Amino acid sequence: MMVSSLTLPDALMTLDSNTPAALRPHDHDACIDAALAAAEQTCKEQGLRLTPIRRRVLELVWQSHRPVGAYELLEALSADGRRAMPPTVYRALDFLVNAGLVHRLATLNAFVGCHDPLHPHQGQFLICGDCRRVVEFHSGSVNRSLDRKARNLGFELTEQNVELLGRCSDCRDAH
Amino acid sequence: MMVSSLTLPDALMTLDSNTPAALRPHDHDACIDAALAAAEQTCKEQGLRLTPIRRRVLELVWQSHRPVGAYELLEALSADGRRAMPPTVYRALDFLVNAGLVHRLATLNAFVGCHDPLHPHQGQFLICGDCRRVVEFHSGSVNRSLDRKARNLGFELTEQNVELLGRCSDCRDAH
DNA sequence: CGTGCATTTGATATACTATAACAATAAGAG
DNA sequence: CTCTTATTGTTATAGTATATCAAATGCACG
Repeated sequence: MMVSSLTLPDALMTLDSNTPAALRPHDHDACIDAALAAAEQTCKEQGLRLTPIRRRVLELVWQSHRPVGAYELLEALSADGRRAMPPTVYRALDFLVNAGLVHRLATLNAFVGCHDPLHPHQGQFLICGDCRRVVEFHSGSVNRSLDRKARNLGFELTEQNVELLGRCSDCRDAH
Repeated sequence: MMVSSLTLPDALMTLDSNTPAALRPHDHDACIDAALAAAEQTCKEQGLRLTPIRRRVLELVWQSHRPVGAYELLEALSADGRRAMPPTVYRALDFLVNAGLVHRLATLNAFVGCHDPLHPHQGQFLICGDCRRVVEFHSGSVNRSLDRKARNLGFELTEQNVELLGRCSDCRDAH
């Protein structure tokens, strides 16, 4: 499936370079391919098994840069021909989340593909309340501030979940 | 209900001053009273109605510094004698959250009392994975880092949800 | 190439979290 | 007091997630 904006390269020229990849017109098939290739690699390296179901769920999660719910994935799996039940998709998601290939957005009860599965990290996300697209980011200064604050309050950190809701530039421009 | 640690003031001497109030032995009745008083005040100031159900739910949320689930609150309300149904407690919680008196922790599907309802703010929380106690904090440097990052990525922020999972000093000391 | 063990998947049932919709009641304005 | 609005009661259902046990598959080892 070719993204139509690719036929309009002029549109790209008006975007400033800070616009996150997920919000730019792009060849999304390449996104999916890259994500699957990275998944194959990390799984091979860590001795994890990217079975057909898991691979398919990952592919489905990557169909867009929007978070997708477990039951949406379930429907998509059923459309494939498998008559999948909830535990099937939740197990695949558990695997993918633990393998660092997918993130769960707690505020939305939904899942997005991880941008950078090759480097372990924790979740920081911007979510557009209008178009629902999600941008994952990693801020050293946010991490340092959070670590310092936690240490001051006597906490050892094990996980972080930072979800910011707002409006992306596209949606703001569109009023 | 008197907190037994109050009879052991020596214990207080060993705690460093950075220990959050929620983790220190303290007269928790005073906590509840203060929370309810602050709630009365904000509601009066903003023309909101702190009805008996809402007040009772707030009181129940404040029974501890641990997050409490909606259905736990429901049971507690039923124990009071009212035979409450889910919408009752969810409506009360919606009201309290919107009034800034209670925060919802998305990662736990649970609710905690807000420390500082008199000053509007957004949620930043440390959650101890062992004892489940929650410490709310509010870091200017975290906020600045998040704002800057969001702006760089073209986002206008409307809400933030920062939940850090870890282990508090008490639980670490207890191995 | 079996055999045995561990991992994964299938299938059923159920738990947990949250809201829609409409009726009944209570509170506040005039 | 009466009108209007906000709140609560009630029933039903939607949406999210897991427990449990059985069947199938993958894989290491002899």
